[in-house]
Amino acid sequence: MSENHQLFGLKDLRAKLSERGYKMTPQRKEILKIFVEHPKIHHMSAEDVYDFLRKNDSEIGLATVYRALDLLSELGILVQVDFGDGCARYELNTADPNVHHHHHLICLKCKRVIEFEEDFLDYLEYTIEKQSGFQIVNHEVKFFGYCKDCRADD
Amino acid sequence: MSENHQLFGLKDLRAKLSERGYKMTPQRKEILKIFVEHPKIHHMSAEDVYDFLRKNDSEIGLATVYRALDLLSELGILVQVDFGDGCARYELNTADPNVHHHHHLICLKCKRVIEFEEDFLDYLEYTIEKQSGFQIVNHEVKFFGYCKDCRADD
DNA sequence: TTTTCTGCAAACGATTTGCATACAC
DNA sequence: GTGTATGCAAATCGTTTGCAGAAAA
Repeated sequence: MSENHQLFGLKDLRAKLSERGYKMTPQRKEILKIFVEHPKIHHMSAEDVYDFLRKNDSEIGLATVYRALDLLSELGILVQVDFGDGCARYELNTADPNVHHHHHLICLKCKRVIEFEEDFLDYLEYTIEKQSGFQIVNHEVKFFGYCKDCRADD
Repeated sequence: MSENHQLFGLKDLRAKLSERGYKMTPQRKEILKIFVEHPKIHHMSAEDVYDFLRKNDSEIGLATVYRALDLLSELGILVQVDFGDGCARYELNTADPNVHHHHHLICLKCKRVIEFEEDFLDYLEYTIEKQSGFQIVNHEVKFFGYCKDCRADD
C-alpha cells in the first residue's frame, strides 16, 4: 500500500527533542530506530522493544525503554495503541491529514490484529461535533470478531 | 432517551448461571443489582463497585467483586469497556440488535466520558466483512477531544 | 558545569491466585 | 454430600519512581 507514512524519522528526532528541552541520547535514537527500520513489526510493547534490544546486544534498561516510549509519544513521533491485552503498544505516528486513519480488527480467537484503512468517519465526526459541541481531535476504532482463518462458520 | 435496554435483569441471572453450572449467590446478585438499579451510574470499575458495596454496608471481598464482574461479562450480562485510565470498567450489556450501539466521547482535559448513539457503522462493517473476510461480532469506537466546556477555542 | 538521562532496585496499582472455610445445589 | 464460591493474604504483572552515577548541552 504505502512505504513510509511516518512524519518523523531519525533526522527530525534531535530537533523535536531540543525544541522542548530534551536531550538526544543513543538510547532514544536506538529505540526510535527500531520502529523506523522495522515498519513491518507493528504494535510493539515496552517489553517487546526491550527484548528486541537485548537480542541485538543492546543493553538498555527496561525503565529507560518505558521512558523513551512515553517521550516519543509525547512528541507525537509514536502513538500508543491498546488492544486490551494488558500492555501499552506503540506504532509510528502516521497522522498526516492526507493519510487515511488506520484501525484494527482484533480476532477474538487467534488474537491476530489486522489493520485496515478507513475514511468513512469524517461525516460521523462532523455530525457529533455539530450535535454535541464535542471537539474531536482523534478517534480509535476497533472491531472484534473472527478473522478469515478463525470464522465460526468454517 | 431510553430507560431499560439491558437484556438481562436479576430474574434471568439464576437461569443464565445454572445453564453453565454456576451457582446463584447473594454476592453475585447484589453486584448485578447495582448495575440494574442504578442505570445512571455508568462505567464502574471493580474498585467503584467495591466502594459502593461498602457504603451500603455490604461486606463483599474485592476478589469476589473481580470474579463476579468477570463472570457477568462472560455471561454477556455486563460488558467491559476501557477508557485507558488503567482499570477495567463495566456497563450493562445493551447488545440488542434493535438498540443502537453507543460509544464514547472522552474529554482529554476533564476526563469526562460522554455517551453517544450511532448506527453509521453498519455499512462499514459490511464493507470490511466483504473485503477482508473478517467476521465482526462487536465494535468499539472512541473519540478523543474536548467537550463543550473544555474546547480549546473557548 | 549544569541539567537532564540512565540503570538499578524498590514501589506501585490493578488484578489474579492459593488455600481453607462456607455455602448453594 | 459434593462441588463451587468466598474471603483473605500473598503473588503477579505491567508500569512508575527515587536515587546515585553518567552523559548531553
